[in-house]
Amino acid sequence: MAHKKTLTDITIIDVAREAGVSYSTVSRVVNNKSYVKPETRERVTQAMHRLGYQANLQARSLAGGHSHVIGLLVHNMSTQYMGEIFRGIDDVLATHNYEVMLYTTHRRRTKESAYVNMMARGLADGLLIVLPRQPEAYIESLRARDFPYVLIDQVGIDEHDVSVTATNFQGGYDATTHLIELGHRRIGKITGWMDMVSARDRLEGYKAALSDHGIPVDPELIVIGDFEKISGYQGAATLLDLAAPPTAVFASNDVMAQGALELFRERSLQVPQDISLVGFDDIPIAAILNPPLTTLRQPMVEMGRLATQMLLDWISDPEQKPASVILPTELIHRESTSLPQS
Amino acid sequence: MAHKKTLTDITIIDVAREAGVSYSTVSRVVNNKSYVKPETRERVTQAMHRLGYQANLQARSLAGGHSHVIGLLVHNMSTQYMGEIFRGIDDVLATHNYEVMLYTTHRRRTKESAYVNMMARGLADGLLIVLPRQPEAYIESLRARDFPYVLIDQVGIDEHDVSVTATNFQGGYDATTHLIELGHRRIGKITGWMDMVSARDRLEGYKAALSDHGIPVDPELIVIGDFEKISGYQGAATLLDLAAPPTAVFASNDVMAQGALELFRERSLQVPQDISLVGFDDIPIAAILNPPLTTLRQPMVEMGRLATQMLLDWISDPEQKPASVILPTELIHRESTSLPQS
DNA sequence: ATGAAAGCGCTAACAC
DNA sequence: GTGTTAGCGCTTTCAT
Repeated sequence: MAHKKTLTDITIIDVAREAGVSYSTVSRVVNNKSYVKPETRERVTQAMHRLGYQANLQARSLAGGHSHVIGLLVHNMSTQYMGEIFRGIDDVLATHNYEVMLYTTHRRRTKESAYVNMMARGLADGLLIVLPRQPEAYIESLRARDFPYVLIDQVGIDEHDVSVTATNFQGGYDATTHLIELGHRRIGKITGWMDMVSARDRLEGYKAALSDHGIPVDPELIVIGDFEKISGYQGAATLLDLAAPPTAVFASNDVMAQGALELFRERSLQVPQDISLVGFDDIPIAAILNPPLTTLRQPMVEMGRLATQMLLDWISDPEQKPASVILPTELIHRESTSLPQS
Repeated sequence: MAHKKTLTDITIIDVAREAGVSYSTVSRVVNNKSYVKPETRERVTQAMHRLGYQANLQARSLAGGHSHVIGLLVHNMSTQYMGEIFRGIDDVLATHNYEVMLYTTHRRRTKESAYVNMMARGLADGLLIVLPRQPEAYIESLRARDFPYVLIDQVGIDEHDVSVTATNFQGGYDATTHLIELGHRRIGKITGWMDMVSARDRLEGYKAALSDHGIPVDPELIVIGDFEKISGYQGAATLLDLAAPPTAVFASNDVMAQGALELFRERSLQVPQDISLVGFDDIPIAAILNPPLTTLRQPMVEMGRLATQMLLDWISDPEQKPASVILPTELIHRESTSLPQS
């Protein structure tokens, strides 16, 4: 490829020549490894600046060094949820001179494994996986090569996995309790993808809150969603069409709550007068929906930030595997919930 | 780095041994280059599958081949605007087996050049630059090495640059004309970053529409913003505090319009009864704002998709430099504009 | 403290 | 049609 080879690329060798040292010495000062006489180091540094040297990441990585890139595996980058998480990731990466290689799986599991294997072959120094769908498929191989990875918003296969999650069960419990305390008894639930622990935990929290308040769990009131808006819309329709419809709905994320809101509007139901609604996540649009959505805030930016910091620490000291973290959720009471009208 | 070197990585050499051929032959079949006897090809393919071979991208790229990654340079990934553009990018990349290396500059120009140089040194096969801020600083060097790049939503330094943009001037003209036709005469304008052509063109469109309708351009009515929400909020305040405030405001993007909307609400102004508002972009929240925002739709997904397709085409045939494209904008009339009340 | 040399996995001439 | 060979730019022993 002619367009990739140019004489203008200055390498470690040019710097060595300019500084009058061998190129292994240049490598040493670049990497701050072993000792280099301060005077020599200075000379090399000068030469680097003079020539505008920039390391070639692939060569470095090929030769066994750090690539200074981390892999980021997500389902879909174009959501506010990911936007928030990425903000946290970007924050810390920016201060550590690391870049990100982005992989979007669109929930196709085969892609998930393929990408992980590709990254782990050296392209990246570590991996950040948001909401992995099938971690079982590749976590063993990551462990086998001691490849650093941190799971975000999903636990892995066992306690050896390093993850950053939020208190989903508690959040589900709190959301439901909030509704119960307002006086609701028939509370509909729209779940997320049931293969994700976050979705399962939020549902369990819902059930536990009901039970703790002496309200029987009615399976009719639980409809399976998939975290996408349309499933919130459809789930709400299903719930409303029940012989005895709920007076409140708890959607497992804000996006589905938004879908539910659309259906309520179509059916001319006032929120919260006619029906209450609570979401989960507190993505930016939650506050601007009409009415502003009561939701369970999940500290997404912080989750991204923390996970990245943990990963970077782990990369820089492979012996110090970080411990998993669970961050608290928080009920944000806005205007989509109130006393039931009856 | 012990964790990066593992015996389980199988290389082109293992495949060669397994298939009983030299490893350049393996390289040939992997890259579909020159002729390989069908029978040999078959044998190699079998071996690859049996061993689960996966190419090492850095080695490939170091040796002069394609890295199969494109670099994506953006200010900030966590906006709906970028979410939409990325959706288009991701769409086409997914079908072409390409990955993306993501760089966020947060509008720091020095980073912009540094990143571009880094990518152009071989890490990527091509570059997608969204709203470059200082293309002059590095475009020369990209051209010098015939490195493929496509600019999104910003033209470059001259007609040699390949870019995908929208009809910003026309959009500004249409937005303003819409307001004029509704009967507005004093129309406030909140601009974007003035170092971006899109911001300048939208402003020029605004001025032209005014002139064409015999309305003098009042400098007082033009306030400089920066495409961020807070500047929309502040710009709206400035406009409202004028001795003769406008009856309508045209913000150069939806995010600033959202900021303006917040200020209007604080001042108890009804939109559109008391004041009309039009934005630009038509990001997803435009439709859910209260009231739903009249705006100029820019085909963001399509822009991302097209730019990526152009880049990939260019990469695969370096002789065929694609031509720049300008996509049409479209007025989306929602509920934030109406006749002036007077 | 620094230089020499091997090799990371691959592509691309160049042979045959 | 296929094998041989020389790097790509760097890190890392191993010498000195």
